[in-house]
Amino acid sequence: MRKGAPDTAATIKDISRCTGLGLATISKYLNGGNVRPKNKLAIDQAIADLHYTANEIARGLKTRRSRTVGIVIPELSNVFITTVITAMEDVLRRRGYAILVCDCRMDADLERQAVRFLVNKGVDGLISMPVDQTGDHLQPAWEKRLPVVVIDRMISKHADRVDAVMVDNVRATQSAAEHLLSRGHRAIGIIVGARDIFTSEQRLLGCRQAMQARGLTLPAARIRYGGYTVQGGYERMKRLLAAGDLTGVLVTNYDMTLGAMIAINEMGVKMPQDISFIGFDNLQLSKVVRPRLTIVDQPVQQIGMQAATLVLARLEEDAGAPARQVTLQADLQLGESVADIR
Amino acid sequence: MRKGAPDTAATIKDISRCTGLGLATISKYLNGGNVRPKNKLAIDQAIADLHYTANEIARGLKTRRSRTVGIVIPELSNVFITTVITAMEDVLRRRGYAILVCDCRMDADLERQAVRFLVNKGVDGLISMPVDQTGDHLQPAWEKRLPVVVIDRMISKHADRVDAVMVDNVRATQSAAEHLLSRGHRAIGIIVGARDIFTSEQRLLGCRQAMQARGLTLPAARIRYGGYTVQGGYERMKRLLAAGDLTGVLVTNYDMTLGAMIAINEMGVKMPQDISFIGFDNLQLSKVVRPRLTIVDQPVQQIGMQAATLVLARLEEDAGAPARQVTLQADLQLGESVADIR
DNA sequence: TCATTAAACCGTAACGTTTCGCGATTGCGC
DNA sequence: GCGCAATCGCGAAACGTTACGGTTTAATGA
Repeated sequence: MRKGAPDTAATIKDISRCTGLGLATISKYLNGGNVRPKNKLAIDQAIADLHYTANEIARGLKTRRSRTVGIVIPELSNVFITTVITAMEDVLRRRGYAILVCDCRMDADLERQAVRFLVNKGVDGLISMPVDQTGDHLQPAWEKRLPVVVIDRMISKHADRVDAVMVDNVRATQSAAEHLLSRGHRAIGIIVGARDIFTSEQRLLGCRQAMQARGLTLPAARIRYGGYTVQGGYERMKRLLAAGDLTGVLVTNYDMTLGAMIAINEMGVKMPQDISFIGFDNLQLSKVVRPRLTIVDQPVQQIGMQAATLVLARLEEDAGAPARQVTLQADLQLGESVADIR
Repeated sequence: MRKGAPDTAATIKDISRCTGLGLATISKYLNGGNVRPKNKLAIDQAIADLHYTANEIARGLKTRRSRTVGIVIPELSNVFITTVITAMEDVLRRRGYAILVCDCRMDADLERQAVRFLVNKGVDGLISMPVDQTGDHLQPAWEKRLPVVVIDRMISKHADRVDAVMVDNVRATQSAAEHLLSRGHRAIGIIVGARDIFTSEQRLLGCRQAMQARGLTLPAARIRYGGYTVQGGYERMKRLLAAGDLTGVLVTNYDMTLGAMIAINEMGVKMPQDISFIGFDNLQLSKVVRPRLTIVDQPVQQIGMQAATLVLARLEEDAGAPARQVTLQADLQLGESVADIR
């Protein structure tokens, strides 16, 4: 029993005809302007009668804004990233912005295309977790003077042109490593993501610094690159365990943490008796595992919220402000996966 | 060293002025029409010189299409869903469509809002993995005669109005259960997601049918609802194991599979000697775990690609065709987590 | 009651594109 | 070189909205 919906949606013009008021008045009212009480009533009435909703596209043409933010990420199937996106979406949607998501599959070419694509689609701003860490892929956005926020990884060129939300990865792994050290561990291994990735290098650096502070070094054999995958974490952990000389290990993302734990279980190595373990991300997992995992907990939601807030600020407030950079601290969540061997 | 980019982007009008041709000609050429070779050259030249790109918003206003597809999902932080989305995005972007993603956090009210929001944003079509399984939330899309594709879960009302991509969940769990039965298992437990969710009920049904076919029943005590979470899978598995009378168990999504495996490891139960196990989704995990897991492998990429293809077909071809429904078969991937106890 | 003033209102011109129908051009065959 | 179809090109009118500036209305105070 559908109402005889007209084939074409009601426009502001219909409202005008229906209320006898001028276009401009309706428009002004719709945008928060004042009209006489009885006209307000009439307009509201007409809107209800005609099921009017503003045509965002037409509005966009006139105002040159689409109320849309583009998001470019290296891959979608990754809890860290999706949690960040969910938090961003939450903030943005509340303010009337939709998100256009592009997964560039960790490919710098696709990333460049994605940015171009989104800019063509008319997004008002861009949030990028960059694969191309020079930042060159953002060129099209700059040409159109669109605000850009980069998250998680800093870009090397033009860093002054973007707002940024980072995690203090150096400090994060530093305190994780220091935690192991303070419990008497000296033979420590680390599994990081990939060479040349900003966060990986930072995490490695933090670990190194903690050890250097105590006059220790981190030999190359104890640094493994797991490529951010479960598989990678699994294999690298096996190798590290095979060497048989470690008392502690630090694994620096969620997927690899998962893989490493599987390797540990499988080899019958007891945690924390035989090996002490610090993982990364995903509180949920660590709650479920026994012994409860000690993990570096990145403020994932915060990253998303901050990024969204920064882009909104550019969009609706101080478009011309100097670049802002927010650095968030990760939190070392103590579990029972680290033994005190002093 | 930036070129003196004009403050406002080049329009078709600039091309017109620059080539001396009329607006209509440029537009036609841009949309694949024929123009005289020398004009073609001139236009291409001008486009290059002025860095012209069509304003999709203005185009959208005129053509009433935004080349944009809305996607509404219950949650983003879920490998199944993100893999589906990635596949959809791949197909859609290739054809010039961007995706607007809304996560409704498994909340029917938010879902309703999300649909309305996206329809207001002017999406050309909608892909929904419904929380509200009546399908009522899709009303706004219908009012605007937008094509809708539902995935993974069927809606109960108006099912003839939507295209659909489903997995044959009955058959999937049926053959998984049958696999256990054929290896001599009789005491089988199952962990499903939640009551009233279409796929959960289908999966339960499949398991039941397999047992009934052999004159067995599935007692309520061996059916557990894990709420799709790692935590849930972990707890429910512990309970099932505590009863101590099972020889086989079937866990029906990825997160719960992960949780269940952690529970098994932790309780020192040997797999498959003490318990046979069939998990769900995520080939990657199963490859990494020893013994290799036997799992039900849903054609996740296929779901995404098919959904995208269906919506594209409506959009660019046979808008008025009768509703299509695609059912895909899951695949039982044999590992070594099921013991033959005959 | 009337001037004064502030608030409300409105007509019109954009925004950048597509579309329509008709007039202009082209190239072909003779 | 001519005539005739095709083909190509063009002007103008949309699409639904907002923005500008001027005009009307209502409210106030003497």
